[in-house]
Amino acid sequence: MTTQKGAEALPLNTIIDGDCIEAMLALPEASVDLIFADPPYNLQLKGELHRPDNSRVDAVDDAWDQFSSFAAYDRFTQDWLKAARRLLKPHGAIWVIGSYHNIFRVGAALQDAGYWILNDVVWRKSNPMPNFRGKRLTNAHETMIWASKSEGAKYTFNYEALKALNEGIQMRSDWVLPICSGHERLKDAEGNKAHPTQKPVSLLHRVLVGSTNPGDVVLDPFFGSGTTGAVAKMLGRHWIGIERDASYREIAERRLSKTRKYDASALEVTAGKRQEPRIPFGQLVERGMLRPGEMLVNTRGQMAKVRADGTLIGDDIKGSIHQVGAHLEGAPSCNGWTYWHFRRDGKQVPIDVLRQQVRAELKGSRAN
Amino acid sequence: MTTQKGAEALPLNTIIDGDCIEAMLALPEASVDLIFADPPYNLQLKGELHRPDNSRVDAVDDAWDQFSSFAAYDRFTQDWLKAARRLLKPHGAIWVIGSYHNIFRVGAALQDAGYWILNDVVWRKSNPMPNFRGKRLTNAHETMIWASKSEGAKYTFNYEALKALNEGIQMRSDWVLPICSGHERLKDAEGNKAHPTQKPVSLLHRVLVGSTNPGDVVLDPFFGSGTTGAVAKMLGRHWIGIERDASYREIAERRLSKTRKYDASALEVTAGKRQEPRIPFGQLVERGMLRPGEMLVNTRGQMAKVRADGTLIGDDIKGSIHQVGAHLEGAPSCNGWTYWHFRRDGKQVPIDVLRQQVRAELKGSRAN
DNA sequence: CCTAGTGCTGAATCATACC
DNA sequence: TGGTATGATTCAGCACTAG
Repeated sequence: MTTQKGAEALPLNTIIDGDCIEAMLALPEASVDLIFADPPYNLQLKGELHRPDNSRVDAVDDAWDQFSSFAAYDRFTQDWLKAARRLLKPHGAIWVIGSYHNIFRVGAALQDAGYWILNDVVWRKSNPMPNFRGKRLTNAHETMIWASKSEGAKYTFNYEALKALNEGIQMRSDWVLPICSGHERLKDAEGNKAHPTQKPVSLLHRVLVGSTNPGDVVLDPFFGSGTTGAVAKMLGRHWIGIERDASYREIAERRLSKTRKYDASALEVTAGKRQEPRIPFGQLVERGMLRPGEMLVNTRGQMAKVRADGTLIGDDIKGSIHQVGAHLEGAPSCNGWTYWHFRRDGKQVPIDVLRQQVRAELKGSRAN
Repeated sequence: MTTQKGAEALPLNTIIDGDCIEAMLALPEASVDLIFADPPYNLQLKGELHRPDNSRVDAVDDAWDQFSSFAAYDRFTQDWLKAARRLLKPHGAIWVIGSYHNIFRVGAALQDAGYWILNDVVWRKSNPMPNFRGKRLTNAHETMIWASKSEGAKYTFNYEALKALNEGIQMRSDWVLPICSGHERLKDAEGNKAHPTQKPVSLLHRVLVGSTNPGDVVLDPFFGSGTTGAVAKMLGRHWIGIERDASYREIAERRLSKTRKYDASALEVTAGKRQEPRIPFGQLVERGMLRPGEMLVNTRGQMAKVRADGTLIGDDIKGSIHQVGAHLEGAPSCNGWTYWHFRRDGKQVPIDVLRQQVRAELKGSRAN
């Protein structure tokens, strides 16, 4: 283990009370191996939102997420990124997580500050909140940026460890992980969530296994509920948190005091179940395996036409392959995959053959 | 079909030869429904960039040169985004695709130009190129940004069609689609790929089905191999391409001349209830489908009486079917059509059934 | 003990036609 | 133009209860 200049002043494995920029300026330069940052997203939410069942969505409307303008947010971002870069060892690296509200500004600021982007990594949420009003796509992912201190700088990357985490296949830039919920989600005395945006252990586990080594110093300038610290401690890394909110510090302190090194129990979440991926019929149309306008036929010779959105239209019914099949049979349900056939080389082939082709392709690129 | 100001000058379904910014400035403003853009992002590579004064950038690891490179790319991005925004109709929208090299700068520039981000969408490649040296994560995705012309502006979103494409489940912001390869990949005379970054048809299919309607005008200012035009033509949308490279124009021309539109009935897409004509509840009373004095009941057995003017009166409240329902539920809103039931043949039937009868009648009379 | 069913929740930029 | 009234809209996972 190397001795580093000023390292004796590093308050290892503690939570610093204060503003993240001031606190970082007070720490010795070039002393940290990895920074993981979950800054405010600047969501800019306006009114209230209700689910179709009329329950109210508990939005992130905390004061710490409010900025007067993009310019103000940019200034804040530039300032903390600069202070963070000063703290990094020459071979250190940074991860920043965000959503479309802020991540583009953060990414540009990272590049402008001299960091060198190594990957952008997409956290694909297996259970995101739907878009209740049907006005946009389900916002089902967040974006992380992984960057080294400067172009050409060395950085830690445990390729084999991540490959092993991924069942022997090279780890990709998209990670499918569930959001933090259930028992993992910290609650306050009243049973409400203790922090509005607690990150899952599984996410930090993958970050720290992939880009740090045991004994490294990991800093989180927006410590919040302390997931970064907890995972660092479990994995035998040193950690430093900065948090200005007393109630967040309190729950993080309690959490860290109960966390044990190599406590793998919280990781069971990561080992997600693996099942046959669901292939929507529409994907066959998008991929050109079936053309809009093409006719499908059942075993009795009845026909239906494929539409551009992956629905079928028959004589007096339109809907999914299953719905139209059920209607023609007068049955409550129908497996459209085996019911419908298309013509190829003069023969009738069930469309399920096409689904299997897609599955085979996906299997080749499995992972996650 | 509506006549639009300056539309006679729109060169529909052609490829414009020239620089994208100049070409866009020459087109009539507010004339385009959708822009799909796949801008170049190799400008920051060594030797291809010029400083503002047009002197060449060579030492890329020099901090100033790096900044200069980004600045030049930013200026280029701002310029074409501004020209593009001028072309958009007030309810138009834009899609931009990129990778971590450029997408953060593009996203920030979009926001700064006044566009309003609706979603960022991750194209998750099912068969990406692996990272051969094992130095980083497999770069397995690209990012698209979907934005309206300004905050609060309307935009086209075919929610039900995308939901149908995804077999009845709301479409998410992460799309798993294969890269363009095999027969779909255009080859030149020597059998080499004709364009380095040809986008797959499946990607554009989803974009155009989701955010345009038949007859819309779709512009691609970086036309390349012409995937945008080809899919637009297949889907019965008008298209305009801008491309300055003669060899790309040539392969795109050939491609478009061979592309055929799907038949019209296949282009019809699942529509939502919002498209249905509005039926005032009072009309059911006028038509004698419900009698004044008749009692409606909710699922909890609570009753309200129908009045001659189409309002309801309950124990302590009178008003519309929606208002009385919301009051009884203590909810911010209520859909009275599904909330209230009437008795027919001893069974409780939602009044929405009556509305559907009226709509069916209207549809029949309109056809005559 | 297991299974089925209910209820709750998650970083959300989540209306629009009509008068 | 703004104010008002209509009425459309959700997926996965976990905790808990009932049987």
